[in-house]
Amino acid sequence: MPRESVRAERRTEALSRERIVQAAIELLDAEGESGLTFRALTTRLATGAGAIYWHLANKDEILAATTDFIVDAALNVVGDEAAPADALRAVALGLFDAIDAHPWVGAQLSREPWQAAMLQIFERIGGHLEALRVPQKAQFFAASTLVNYVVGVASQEAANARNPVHGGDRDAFLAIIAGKMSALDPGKYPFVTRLAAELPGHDDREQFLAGIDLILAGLAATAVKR
Amino acid sequence: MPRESVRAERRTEALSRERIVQAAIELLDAEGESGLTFRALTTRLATGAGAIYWHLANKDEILAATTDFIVDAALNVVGDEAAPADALRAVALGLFDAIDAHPWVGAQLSREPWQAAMLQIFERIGGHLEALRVPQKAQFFAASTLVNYVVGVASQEAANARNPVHGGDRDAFLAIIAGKMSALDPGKYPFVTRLAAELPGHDDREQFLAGIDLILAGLAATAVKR
DNA sequence: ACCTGAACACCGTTCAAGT
DNA sequence: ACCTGAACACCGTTCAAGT
Repeated sequence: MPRESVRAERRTEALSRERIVQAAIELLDAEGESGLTFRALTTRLATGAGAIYWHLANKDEILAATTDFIVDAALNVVGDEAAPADALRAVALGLFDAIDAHPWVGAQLSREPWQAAMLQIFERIGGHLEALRVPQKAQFFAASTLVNYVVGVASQEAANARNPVHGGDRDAFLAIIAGKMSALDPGKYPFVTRLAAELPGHDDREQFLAGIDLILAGLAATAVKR
Repeated sequence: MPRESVRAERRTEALSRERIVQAAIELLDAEGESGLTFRALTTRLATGAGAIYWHLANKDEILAATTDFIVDAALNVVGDEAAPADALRAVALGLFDAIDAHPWVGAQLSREPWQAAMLQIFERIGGHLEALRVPQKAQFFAASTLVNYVVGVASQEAANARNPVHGGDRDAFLAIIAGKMSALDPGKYPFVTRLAAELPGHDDREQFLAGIDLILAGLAATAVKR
């Protein structure tokens, strides 16, 4: 005897891990990290909390699975046909854009160093180092430097997205930050106060890529020596 | 009429922002990120929740203040007498060691891109770039690359510390990770499976410094060109 | 001005009970 | 085997009331 209701969706398909993960992604995208609760999830899936626990162990596993899904999709649209440095840039930019679209992924990556999504990132980045003529012994260091940099940027993207001002008006957000920076004591903060002027209109994506290029330049300087 | 109790400390000093922040740091160090709750804090300070809210706006502000305190202490033991690259390494290592001792700081840094602790890190890192002959226009990119790298490493340190196995036995922890990595399909994960052998016995601090040196090498390659 | 602590509106997770 | 949903043990935050 299904009720006729406007909001409550009748469940047509059986519950499954995949359906739960999809619903979780939709919630996270729509409401942000705080939007994913068992209450919201059970409402959306028209089920009880216990049903979700039947398919996934706990909230951490839901978050890991959603992150895997987005990272996997982001990494597998990248082709491998380009020169190694370009391929590496494409991988990094693919990740950046995915986290830009799903900022909660950025926060999640920093919480799971050795889980599936991170291992996949490690592989897709590290796999290009041989072609870049990075010595075998330096490849672990090189890959982890690149990965840690990506994770750092990702976490900051996630934090910025959490800021309510940022969601509405990015220019206003940057202006506020720039204001705070230029209000600091120039005697104690000569660098930051000078930087404040450069903040408005700056491009996160371009800056991200500049960092990748800087690390690649360091690798090139090292690789040349052997 | 003070009760005579073994555990409950009678409060001798008045409550203050400083006392609350110190108590919060002790809780975070002793119990980890999940140990800081208003219940635990009010018990330790022998007060009520409202008293804490009188001195600090909310939990985020407590976390920001504790992070400021640790970062400030870490950055201000570093002298400036060395060559610019060495000074920069000293700043980075000071941060690494502080986060190693207080892993919750690592998690917190990734949540507050433009707050006091991060601005101070930005300043202490960026302030050496002029001496490193990094062109003015590249200093913003260079500083943010270094800072993002540090934040990435910091967040992974925090995540590792959260892992219960890690707390007890680091070798066992690395062995488990290495096992998971070598269990992957070498066809899909050639890089990661090969890396598994290098994981046991590897030194996080050394690896962190190698990343800093890699970025510095990139900067040197860029600076030389002008 | 500063503090108390009960009450409120949430959480994630468990589990007896249903089918 | 799979699902339900009330109950449990927590949270951060508020606020009327005290001093």
